[in-house]
Amino acid sequence: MAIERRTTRQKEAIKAVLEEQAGPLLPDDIHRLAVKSVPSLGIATVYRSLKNLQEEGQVCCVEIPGQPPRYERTDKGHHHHFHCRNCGQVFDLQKCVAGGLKGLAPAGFRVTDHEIILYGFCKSCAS
Amino acid sequence: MAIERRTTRQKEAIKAVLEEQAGPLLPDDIHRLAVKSVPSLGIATVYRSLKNLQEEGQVCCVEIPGQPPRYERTDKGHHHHFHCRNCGQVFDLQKCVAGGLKGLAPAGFRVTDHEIILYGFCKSCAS
DNA sequence: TTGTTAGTGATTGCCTTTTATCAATATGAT
DNA sequence: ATCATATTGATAAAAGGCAATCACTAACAA
Repeated sequence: MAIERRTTRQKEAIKAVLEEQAGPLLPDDIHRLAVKSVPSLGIATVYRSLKNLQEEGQVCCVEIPGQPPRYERTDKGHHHHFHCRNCGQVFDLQKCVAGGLKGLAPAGFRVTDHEIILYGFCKSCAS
Repeated sequence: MAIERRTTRQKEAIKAVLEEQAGPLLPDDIHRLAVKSVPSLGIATVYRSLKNLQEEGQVCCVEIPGQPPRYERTDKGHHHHFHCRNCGQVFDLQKCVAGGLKGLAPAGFRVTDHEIILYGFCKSCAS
């Protein structure tokens, strides 16, 4: 049988942070934000909760090249990301150009998946 | 004055490997291949040479999310990559859909750069 | 309320990639 | 050929991110 899952203030705080946030967050960001609700929250619990939430399919991992993994809710549908070169924050993009990707791969290659990342300066940092 | 640069068998072997190879390589791959020319070659020298070649602009770093950096020549022009989920190898793509990316970013954002990565199975692994 | 046990927090340890160290070697100007 | 020193190779060890540990706490079924 599966292990019993208990509801804790820690998990709720972590889920709440992920719920409110627009883009993917670093474990450290999540910790910094969730500590406001549960001051005793440890970083290990953040990692454990993220692992559980991933297994449950509620959260997924977003990787920007050269950066540690970030996490976001899975209920946002297919989308890509924008990485600000100044503040380092990652933002969600609304649209996807997947259609335009047809024919990019050489003959004989089977494409199952794709990733698009835009880099530049976010609204705050561009001005 | 800048430090004097000497030509060595090691550097030549590393450059030769990068020259011949189609896609970006891991430091370890480069080492494994270059050792054929210079059996005594150490991995530290590979890292040092890659760092120098990067500074000189001859080589650049290619990062696939969740993977250690790979390196390739800079003289191949703008292109993107395909990562085989089976063999793990990274291949160059010939075209780019940069045009289609216009309008992906929210208003106020300034896009300077982009990255497209296709995932799937390469020719060998697809069959 | 009580007991069982999942969850927590602090810390240590681990793993992988990369850099620092340093004595020995090899390049290239003279 | 000689010399100054850039470069090398082996090794140790940093750095970063994450998992394991373990005693303590707290959720929740009875």
